[in-house]
Amino acid sequence: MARAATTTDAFNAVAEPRRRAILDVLAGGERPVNDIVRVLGLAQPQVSKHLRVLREVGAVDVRGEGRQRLYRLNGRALKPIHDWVKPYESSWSERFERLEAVLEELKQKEEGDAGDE
Amino acid sequence: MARAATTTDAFNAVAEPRRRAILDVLAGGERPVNDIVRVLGLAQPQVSKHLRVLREVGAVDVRGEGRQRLYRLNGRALKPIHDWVKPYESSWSERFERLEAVLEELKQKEEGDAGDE
DNA sequence: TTGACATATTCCTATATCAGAATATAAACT
DNA sequence: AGTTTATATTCTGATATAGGAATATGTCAA
Repeated sequence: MARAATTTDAFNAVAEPRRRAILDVLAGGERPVNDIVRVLGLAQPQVSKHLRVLREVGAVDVRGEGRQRLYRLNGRALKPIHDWVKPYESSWSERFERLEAVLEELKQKEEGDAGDE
Repeated sequence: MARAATTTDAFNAVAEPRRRAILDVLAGGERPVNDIVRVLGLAQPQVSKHLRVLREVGAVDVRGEGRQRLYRLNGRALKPIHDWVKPYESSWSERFERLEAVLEELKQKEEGDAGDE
């Protein structure tokens, strides 16, 4: 089996840094494809392809306006990522790291106490 | 060019759902490989392979204890993911969605006002 | 040393990219 | 109709999986 398709879910879609960059641009508001091309300095076909992936996972919406296609962020598609990673936030907080240090200390003391082992 | 290696960064490493599951198990505390195998019902070699990827991106640490290898979560490696996705949180909050609705309304009224266009 | 247990690595194969180039589609303008 | 502008799709090639099976490595125990 190969790696899951990038269109499988938001996790796979945003694993590609350029797609994250595109979303970051769209966070500033609705934009036509060529704006993204200019801002990020990428080739137009690649941007279109990345946008397709983002559209397939629901992270962006499109609407036609004349000959332009206006892309708009749909942040809700990123919620599963946020929901998954949020609980880990505590693990790099200073308070948590102090707690870990204390637990480590306790454990070592305990091992020292127990005569056998 | 192919897709970036899973070991490129945390985003790629965590795109695979079983690797997320492994991290979720380790969030409960240090565990030997076979515990993970049992809890998740995966084949042992695959778990070892996933653990290697997680180790390469710094999401887990290992230490040997007898014939076991004890894996431990290193949440700090997930911080870039959290940092990236956090700003999008507002975009699916109720308050934000109400705001968007209001802006949409204003825009339509504006278009209605301008006689030419 | 032999055996049992725990974990890691290698080999294989099907598949899904990703960039780049070329081309296709579509709308607006003349 | 023909041209320009904007965007999407197709084709190609190199590469990186991910799982399964088989095997290797490492450690303790008798």
